[in-house]
Amino acid sequence: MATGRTHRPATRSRGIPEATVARLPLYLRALTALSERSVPTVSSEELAAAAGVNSAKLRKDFSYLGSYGTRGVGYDVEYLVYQISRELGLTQDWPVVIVGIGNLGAALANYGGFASRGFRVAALIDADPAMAGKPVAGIPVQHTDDLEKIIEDNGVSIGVIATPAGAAQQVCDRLVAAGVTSILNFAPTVLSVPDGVDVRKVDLSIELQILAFHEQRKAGEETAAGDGALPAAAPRGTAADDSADQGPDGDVPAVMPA
Amino acid sequence: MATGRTHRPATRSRGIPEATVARLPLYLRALTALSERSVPTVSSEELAAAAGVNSAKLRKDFSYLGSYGTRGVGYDVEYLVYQISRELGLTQDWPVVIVGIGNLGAALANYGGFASRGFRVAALIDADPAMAGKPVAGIPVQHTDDLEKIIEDNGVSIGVIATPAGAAQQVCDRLVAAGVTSILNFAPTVLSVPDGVDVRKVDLSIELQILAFHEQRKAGEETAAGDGALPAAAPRGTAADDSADQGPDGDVPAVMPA
DNA sequence: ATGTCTTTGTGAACGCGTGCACAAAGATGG
DNA sequence: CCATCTTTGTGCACGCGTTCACAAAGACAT
Repeated sequence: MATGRTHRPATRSRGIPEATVARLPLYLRALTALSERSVPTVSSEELAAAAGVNSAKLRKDFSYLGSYGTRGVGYDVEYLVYQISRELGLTQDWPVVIVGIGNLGAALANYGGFASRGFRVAALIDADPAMAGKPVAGIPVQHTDDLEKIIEDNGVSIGVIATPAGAAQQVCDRLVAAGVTSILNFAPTVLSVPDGVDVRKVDLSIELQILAFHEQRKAGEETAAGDGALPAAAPRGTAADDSADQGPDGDVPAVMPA
Repeated sequence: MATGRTHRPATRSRGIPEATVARLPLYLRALTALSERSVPTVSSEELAAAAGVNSAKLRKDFSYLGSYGTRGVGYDVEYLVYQISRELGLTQDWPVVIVGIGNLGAALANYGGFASRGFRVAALIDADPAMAGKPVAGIPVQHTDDLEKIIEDNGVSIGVIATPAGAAQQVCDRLVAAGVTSILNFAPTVLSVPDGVDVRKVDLSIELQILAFHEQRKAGEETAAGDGALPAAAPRGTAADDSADQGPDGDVPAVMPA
C-alpha cells in the first residue's frame, strides 16, 4: 500500500521549515560571538550580515520560533541565544559515538566544534583490534564488538560514521539496531535506514566536484559562448598547466571515453 | 543516436539547475560502482535506487544534460559515466591546495576521495613554521608565506580552508587575491568573497546541531509536549576543554534567559 | 511488418523557500 | 500625550525544485 517511497513525517512538527532549522546554528554562532563581546541587542539587519543571510529571511526564520524581538530596538542577544539553543536541543547533553577512527575519525574526535555545543564524545569505536585501548583525543578507542553495549550504557542516540565506504552500511545497521536514531555519515555511501532514523551526510568529494563544475563553467565562459554541439575542449587557460604538469605525479584524471 | 537530431536546443549546459549539479556526483558514484561490476546498462529506476533518489527526479536531471538514454532499455553505464564526468569537469586535472594542516587538514590530505576523481593535492600550507617541511600524506608542508607563489606556480584555482576560524577570512583573502576562484571552507566562519568566487562550506558542528533538533523533536513526541524543562542543566563547558589550537569558534556553551 | 512491452523524456501541477514591501508596534523626544 | 522614527513581523508574489502521469520511442517477439 501507499506505493513505495518512504513516508516523511519529519520537519513539520512545530511548523519550523527545514531550511530554517538549517540556518539556526548559523544565527546561534553569530549571536554567541556578539554575546562574548557583551553586545546587548542586535537588529535583524546586523545579525543577518554577520550570519551571511538576508535580513528578511532572518526575521521570517525567527518568526517561526516566536516573537522574540522588540520593534524599534531589535533582538536581545542573550535571550535569543537561549531560545535558539533550546529550540535546537542544545541545552541538553548529547552523547555521541564516532565509529571508524582513521584520519578523519581522529580529526573529528579532536574537533572542538563538537564539544563546544552540548555534544560530548562518549566513545570512539574502531574495528581494528590494534587500535583498541589506544587513546585518541584523550579517549581510549574501543573495539566494534562492544558497539551495542557502548550505545546502551551511554544512552547514545547520535552516531557519527567515519569508516571506509564498505563498512558504513553494516555499522549503520548495528547503530540503528542498538538504538541510535540520528546518524552523521562521512562515508561516501548512500545509507539506507528505517523510518524514524535521520541521516545527514557530509561528502567532501562531492563538494569538490560541485566546485569543479562551476570552475569549469567559469573557465569556459571566457573562451567561447555559443557552439551548437559539445562544448568540450575546455582549454583551461590558467598558467603553468600545459608545460610541466606531467612530471610530479603522473596521475591522470580517472575517466574513460565511451 | 549519433545520427544528427534528437537534440533539444532548449536548456543547454548553461541552464543546469543547481540542485541537479549537486546530485550529479551522486549519480557518478553509483555509475562508477556499476561500471566496476561491468554492468552494461541501468534503468532510471535501478540507478535512482542506488543513488538514493526518486527515479523521476533522476530522469529529469539527466534530461538537462541531453538525451543519453534508450527507451525500453535504460542508460549505457560507460557512456553516462563519461558524460557526467565531462559535465562536472572531472576529465581535467584540478590542482588543489589545502591550507591549515591541523587534524582536519591532515585528514583531508590523506582522504582518498580527493585524488580518486581528478583532484590532485598540489600543496599543503600551514602558518606554523614548525610544520614546514614535515611531510603529511607524503607531501611536505609549506609555509603560508609562500602561498601566493604556490598558487601561481601550480595554476591552482580551488582552495580548501581547514584553518581555525580566526584565520579563515585572512587566508581566504590571500587565496582569492592569488587567483583562486573556488573555495571549500571547513572553518566555522562566514567568508566574504568578491563576485565570481564560489564558496562552499562544510560545517561539522552545524550538521550535528541539525540532527540534535530532530532528535529532540523525536524524543519530545513520545513524552508530553512539554517544552524547556532544562534537563540537568549545569553545562560543563567551563572546564576549558578545547583541544589546543583547533578551537573552532570558542564559544561558551549555555546561556540563560533575560 | 506488426503488435506488445518496457522505459525514457517531459508537460503540468504543486509545494516550499525567498524576497519585497508595508503596516503594526514600540521607543524616543518634545 | 502626541508626533516621529526605528525595526519587527508578515501577507503576497514569484521562482525553483519535486513529483505525477503519460505520450513517444525504441526493443523484442511473432
